[in-house]
Amino acid sequence: MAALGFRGVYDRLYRHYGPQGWWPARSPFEVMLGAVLTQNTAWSNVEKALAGLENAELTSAGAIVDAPHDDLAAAIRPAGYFNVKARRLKALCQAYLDRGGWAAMDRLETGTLREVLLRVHGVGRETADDIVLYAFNRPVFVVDAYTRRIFERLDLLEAGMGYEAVRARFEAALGPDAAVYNEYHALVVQLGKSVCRPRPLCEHCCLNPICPSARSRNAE
DNA sequence: GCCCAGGTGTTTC
DNA sequence: GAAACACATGGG
Repeated sequence: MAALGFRGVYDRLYRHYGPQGWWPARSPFEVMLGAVLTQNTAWSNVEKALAGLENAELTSAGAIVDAPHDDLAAAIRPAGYFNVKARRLKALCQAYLDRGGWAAMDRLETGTLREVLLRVHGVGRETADDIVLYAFNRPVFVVDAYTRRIFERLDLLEAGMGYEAVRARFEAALGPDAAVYNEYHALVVQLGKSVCRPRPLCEHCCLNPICPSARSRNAE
């Protein structure tokens, strides 16, 4: 049987898990906050941190920029790395204000928007792309640790590829489609959370619909 | 108690 | 540039 391609994996994941309806946030601005808070952190902890911001009435860029560091750090404590992330949130909110807020930023061309975000201290490629895709609905594919792990196993990516090379591979295979990128990344996270740990083999993974070891079983 | 989580920046070869 | 390290809480 032919190996699954990027589109085939997407179709199979979508059939298996259904639409994910990401990003879990009530506003584009909250997407931005969550994108920083979730860095190397489980989403359940991010939810607690977002609630902490609400309780502390730190829900606007202005309030976050003006808040004392210790207050902000205390509010987001459950998300971990709270000192680091407090600084990063302030930097992102400052840039957000400097750029005139969401509507003004939405007038930027996608590449420019991405560069603007990447210049913010604490916003790396994945965080920037989370924001560009999920807060601005632009067709930029988000690459995370799960993406590499899973697609290297599927022999659709080579080990050691850089972030931009992986992103380019997905975008070339799928064409520019923000709606597909939106679901795809969410589906990859869903799959990655349930199976496919780095070292252990595939016992679980073999039960799963796109596992390479299960390909013959799942041949279509 | 140990491992891991929807990374990023800094330091050091 | 690539590898090693710091940053920290909460759930399994």
